[in-house]
Amino acid sequence: MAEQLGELSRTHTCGALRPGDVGTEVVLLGWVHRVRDLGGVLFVDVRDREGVTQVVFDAGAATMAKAKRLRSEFVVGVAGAVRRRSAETVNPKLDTGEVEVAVRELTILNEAKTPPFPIADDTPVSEEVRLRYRYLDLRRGRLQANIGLRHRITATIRRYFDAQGFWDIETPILTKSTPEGARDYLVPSRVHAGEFYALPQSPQLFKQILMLSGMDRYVQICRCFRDEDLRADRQPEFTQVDVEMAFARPTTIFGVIEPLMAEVMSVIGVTLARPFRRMPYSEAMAVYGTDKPDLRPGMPIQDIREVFRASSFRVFRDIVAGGGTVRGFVVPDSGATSRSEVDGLVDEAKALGGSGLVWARRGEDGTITSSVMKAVGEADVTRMLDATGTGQGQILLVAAGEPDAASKLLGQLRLNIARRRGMLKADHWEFVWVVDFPLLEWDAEARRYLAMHHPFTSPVDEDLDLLEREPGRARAKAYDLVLNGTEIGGGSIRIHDAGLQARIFSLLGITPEEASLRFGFFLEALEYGTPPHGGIALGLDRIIALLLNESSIREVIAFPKTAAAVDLMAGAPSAVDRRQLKELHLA
RNA sequence: GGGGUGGUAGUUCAGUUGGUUAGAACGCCGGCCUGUCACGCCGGAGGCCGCGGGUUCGAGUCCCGUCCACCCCGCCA
Repeated sequence: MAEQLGELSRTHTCGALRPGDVGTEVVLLGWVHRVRDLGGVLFVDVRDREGVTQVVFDAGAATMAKAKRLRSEFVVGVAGAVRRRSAETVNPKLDTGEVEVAVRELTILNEAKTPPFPIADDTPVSEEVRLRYRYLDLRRGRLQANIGLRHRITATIRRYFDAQGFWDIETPILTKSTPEGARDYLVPSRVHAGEFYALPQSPQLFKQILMLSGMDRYVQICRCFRDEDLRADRQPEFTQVDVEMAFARPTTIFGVIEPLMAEVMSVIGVTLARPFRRMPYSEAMAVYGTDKPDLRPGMPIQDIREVFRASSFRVFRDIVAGGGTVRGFVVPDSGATSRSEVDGLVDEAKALGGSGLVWARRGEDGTITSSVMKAVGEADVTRMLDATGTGQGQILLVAAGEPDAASKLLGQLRLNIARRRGMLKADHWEFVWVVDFPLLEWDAEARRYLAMHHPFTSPVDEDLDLLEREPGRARAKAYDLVLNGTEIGGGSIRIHDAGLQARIFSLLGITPEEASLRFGFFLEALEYGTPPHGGIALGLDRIIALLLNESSIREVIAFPKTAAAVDLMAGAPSAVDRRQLKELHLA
């Protein structure tokens, strides 16, 4: 039977008591973590958010009979005196392990069904069960710690932006669908038959409008919604730290975000070196085979076309002559790599869709071997090893063909090798700004250009005259922030000039009529004195997952959804009443 | 949309070439126990083998379909 709280007031949390409190009368409120019933004497670990404290029911205690009823996860209040534990019974694993509470009065505030999985230890439980009983999973140490850190990070972020003069401004959740980019979540209007609101993919247009409204510096920790297929690092709703600044150029944004990240990292006791490295998109693609390079393992991809320009190896010579590439990277300390492991890499390359992987190695004794020794000849194999600085005991992995495809393949292999060899150290933090993204990308299927970032992204000044001549070569004032191979943010300087915006729309094949239909309110607003402005959005869930070394953002979201976008606890989505559908003009 | 891994007790798992009564650990319930802290000891209960078909004398095991969870590709301006 549950008892009332009455006048019972907590004096300390379950993580607070120390030897200095010995002798004081305290009241603890919390959950029964574990019971150890020794017959005569009975120990209970009482748990709350802050920790665990052992309370004791001594032999002959008036409350003993009641204490015998206690089971895991009962909610209790205990009143009693703090006493020091004898030297042999101190528990060094608990912060409160030097003391215990001798219970004088026990209140059972609530009973509890036996939980489907243990709360008191962090033994693994299937994610399906954890998500079904998320409220219990949230009681366990892992999520308590994760959600706690998340709070400290968001508190740090808010404090930082306030100190920098940013205003936190809310933007609409019910907004207008703009069918560029990701699929929208739609909300039917009851008042307007057949019309819909969309949930924001991001507050992009609103934050830009706030700049022309003179708000100068905007920040919002806001939920965004995208109806796309999910991944370990993608949920249908996720949280962005959304930032926009008037009169900004890229370095203005970097100058705000780098100290922010330093503050964030300091929460977990890490000091960051600044400024962060900056790398053009073209370099990231060429040297790491990705637009989000993980700089921890080294092993840059090198261009070795020169070796084959006049080689007798026709396959590579023809590829180079035809505008293709030959690239490779050196795996250090691979002397121990067995022949079967090397063959495994060749298979792996095939599985990744590569046309082929060539290897060459210099043995510990200097002996040179290669998968193409016969075809290429020892002289060119040696030149290849020399050109890439492949030392004794090292192996060079080479791919040839179309430049992007070859680099992407090598980039994937590089990461797989790094992962297997433990070269991705969880306590190394490699930040890099990837800059100078292409403004546009060619959509071969639709036979037209698409905005790589979004259609409001400003081109780089020097490339303005490329827009009509060679649009594919124009670079954007866009940047991504990458941490350890994860994109944790992206942004751009925006177009603030209606004329330039019109040119971009025309490049994207958007007619003035279409543009006005989709973003008319925004384009009209631009005409009333828009300052140059730009911003960034940081992926808060991803940042926190990285800090905690969690491989899925579900571990840092209190109530996440499954890969099929289902909330297993609440049971969403669900069918609705026919009457509701009728009101919404959907039935 | 495509590919992969898994689904057996409340939980985490084992389960032989298809063969008799489907096991273990933890948890749970009962008993004993005065210094435990993953307390210990003794005893007990607990199963739609994800679901639906099929093959077979016989299916947890083989085949087909389907659902769920996770990972990856496509997708995510």
